[in-house]
Amino acid sequence: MNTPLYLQVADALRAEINDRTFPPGAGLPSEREFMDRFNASRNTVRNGLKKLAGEGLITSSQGRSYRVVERQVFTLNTSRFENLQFSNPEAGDSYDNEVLQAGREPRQEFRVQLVELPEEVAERLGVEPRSSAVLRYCLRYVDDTPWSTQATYYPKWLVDDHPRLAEPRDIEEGTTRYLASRGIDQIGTLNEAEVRMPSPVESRELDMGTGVPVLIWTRTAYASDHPVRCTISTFHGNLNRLTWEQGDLNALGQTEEPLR
Amino acid sequence: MNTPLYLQVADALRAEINDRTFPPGAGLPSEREFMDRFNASRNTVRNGLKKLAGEGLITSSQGRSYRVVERQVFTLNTSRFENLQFSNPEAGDSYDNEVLQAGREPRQEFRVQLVELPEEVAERLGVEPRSSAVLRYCLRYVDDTPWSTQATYYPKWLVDDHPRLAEPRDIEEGTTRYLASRGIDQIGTLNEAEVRMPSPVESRELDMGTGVPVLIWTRTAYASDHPVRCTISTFHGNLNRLTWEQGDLNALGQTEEPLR
DNA sequence: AAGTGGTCTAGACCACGTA
DNA sequence: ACGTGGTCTAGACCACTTC
Repeated sequence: MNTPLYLQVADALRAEINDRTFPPGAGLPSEREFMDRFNASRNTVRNGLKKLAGEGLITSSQGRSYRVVERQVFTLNTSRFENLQFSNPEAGDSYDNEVLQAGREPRQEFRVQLVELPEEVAERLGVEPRSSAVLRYCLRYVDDTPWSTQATYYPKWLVDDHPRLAEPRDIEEGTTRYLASRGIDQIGTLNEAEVRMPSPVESRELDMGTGVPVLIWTRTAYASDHPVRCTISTFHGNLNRLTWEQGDLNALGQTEEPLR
Repeated sequence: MNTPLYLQVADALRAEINDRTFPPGAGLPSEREFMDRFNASRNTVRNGLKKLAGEGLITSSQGRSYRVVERQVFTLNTSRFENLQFSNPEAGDSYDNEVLQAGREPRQEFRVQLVELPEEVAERLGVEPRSSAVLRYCLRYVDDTPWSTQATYYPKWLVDDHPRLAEPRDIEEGTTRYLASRGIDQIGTLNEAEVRMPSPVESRELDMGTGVPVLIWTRTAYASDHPVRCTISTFHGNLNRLTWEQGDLNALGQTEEPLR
């Protein structure tokens, strides 16, 4: 059986993107030009282009021509990230530090909310589903591009004992150090990574085109034997990568640059 | 401005999927029925359905009705995974062990190839781009569903010294233990996680529908101060999750089940 | 003003799955 | 045989961007 016309369009164009006939960032011919080239109707051409958009290779927007997607990946070292949050003697946000170190400009929009715990979070925190909690949420930018979100949930029992967690502004020394100063030492975290397509809300918030997945990083932090917080970061999949070390790599220098 | 008709279709149906009017695995009404319900042409209805498919919420195939996607997540503990590979005294593949422990049936298709190193891999192994290497590749199934692929690259200098790496069959004690027995001790790994949409090849190999991303796990293993292998696992994004621990969680029991 | 992609229609025929 | 989704056409009008 012949391959459908719209797939021929997609395959041809995909090949041209891969061999850099159309390099990342480049504009593509218009739909009308593709109609001529492939002797196809406009909808058929659009169908092929939509296929490539679904693969995350091209984007489109009204009034402008299709463009080849550029991936520009920021690498976040999760081991260092958590360490900084606690052991770095100077104050300062660990996210800001990571971004500044990469020579980029960080910005954050921050808010605090009282919420009902989502089921997955309640499970990780070992409390009743739908019980209440404090959510400390921020939307993070790099060079004015929305980059990721971070949502940290603190269970009610913890907030009752340590009320500054509910304050609707930054805690200057950091929440982890604040809790440590009050006898709650976070001894380690359980980390999870998963992927999916963004919901429309996430898609709007992170300004994601079609065909761009999100990377979800979930950290459950423990104090002695019980969880004290659950942090869920949602990353624009074209812009982020997570790293961590296992075993004893201390002997090695920092061999990789943080931003590629 | 009014929201376009096809988005009204998508939004209405998305809401009905979220509130479990159509639970995971359920079949949906046909396109013709949606045409009546929304007073829309077939292409408009299809446009809305394609939107939801792009979000990974529904799938379609010729001859059958649209169905709501089921996510069934297998959790792979990367810390335990690497440890087993080395320290477990009984022989046996660490992947098989993980799957069997979850009460599922593993299967693998395996092959060995001589290849030119892809640029990203050469960089991680600290060798010249396009230099040659041995690739040990496998496609992994769980209960006969293609689940993930694993590609391990060994640089030529290492293979020359330890020729069994190039044998086109399983090394029974495991490659890591084979190398250890010859004085190459892997002291730790640098782990990376990223996400993207699958290429058509990956999509076919892992039997992925539209709107399903892949999770890429890259491990670079070091012996004393230099890398000796680079392993790239590609996971069906709807079926897999990675976990790892940071800090000292040894005191805690295994609180989470490996399969959800 | 001209060109681009976005939305929408009405109809046709095909390929696949199920009964 | 029938119902399903898959492919394709021809044409219309709109909204946005660029000049």
